[in-house]
Amino acid sequence: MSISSRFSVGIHILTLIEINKDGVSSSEYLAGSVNTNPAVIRKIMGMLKKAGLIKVQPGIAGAELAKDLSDITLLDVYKAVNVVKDNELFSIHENPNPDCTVGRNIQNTIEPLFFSAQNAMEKVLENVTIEDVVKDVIEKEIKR
Amino acid sequence: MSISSRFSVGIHILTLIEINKDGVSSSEYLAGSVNTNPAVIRKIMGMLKKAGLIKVQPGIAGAELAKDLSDITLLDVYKAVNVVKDNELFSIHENPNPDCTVGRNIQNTIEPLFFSAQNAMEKVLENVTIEDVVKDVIEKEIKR
DNA sequence: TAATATGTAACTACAATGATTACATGTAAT
DNA sequence: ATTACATGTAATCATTGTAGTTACATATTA
Repeated sequence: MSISSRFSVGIHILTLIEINKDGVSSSEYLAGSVNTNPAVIRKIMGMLKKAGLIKVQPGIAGAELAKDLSDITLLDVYKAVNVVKDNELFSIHENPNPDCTVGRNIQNTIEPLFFSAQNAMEKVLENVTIEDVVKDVIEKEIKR
Repeated sequence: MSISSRFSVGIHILTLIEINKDGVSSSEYLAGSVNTNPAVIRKIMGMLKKAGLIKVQPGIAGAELAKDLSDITLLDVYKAVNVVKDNELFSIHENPNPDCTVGRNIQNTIEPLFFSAQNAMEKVLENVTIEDVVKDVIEKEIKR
């Protein structure tokens, strides 16, 4: 199991749109940097657009950020690209035996534990913005 | 994407072995409570055994906990049943374009962020033991 | 040796991922 | 208006993981 790379690609796209803000970030251009097919990029762009993170228009080349850099968290991207359904990072087996003490209580016991673990993870994502990512990419670039 | 229910089934198994400690927890018995096939249970039992969490022997019916209740954390179970590879909860797209500023730095920027998010989640699992789960199941049972 | 349990391998159905192709739709320049 | 080009989206495919099922070898005990 692994969370889809749509998430990391989404971060890549937003970061590149910012760094290339004086140029035109078409799906083909972005695909060239991510190194995948433009249709894959367009699909993810569609999700980012739906979530209000970028502005794109049919027929017009290029995408722009729809919000301030510092106002887009990794959690926003994570939710936008739909890699994990709400509160379903962990799946719990269904239909345990109601005639057994453990069977009839285990789901209610486990569920809040899983929620809080998932929540701790998402809180970390919420505390990082695309601005942080852009700055780090630039910093790493300078140190080369 | 969702983390395999092997994890929740593993917790169920350990909890039931404890609560049924005066009885015999065979794979068939456990399967009856989880409500799945005994072979599925045996496969997971094999993983729990390999991780040193339970004792099972071929030919001998029943499983026992190999460690103290309070000494088995949910993180132990999570690692035992192999639902997420080490530091690979999030997958990062491979082969971004090295001729692009973002392409050649994004992986190194994203990786530590993903690690810390995954780590925050695992820390929560580390702070819950099977003893906590057993107690909660019993408590919920009493309140019925 | 008969009965029973664990350990495994093989096979199936199903779902998600990521890539690819194709094409409809929308925009702008000539 | 027609051409050129970009986005939006559907269909298809190979690959992988999950969960269940069957079957059987191996091990233990009565």
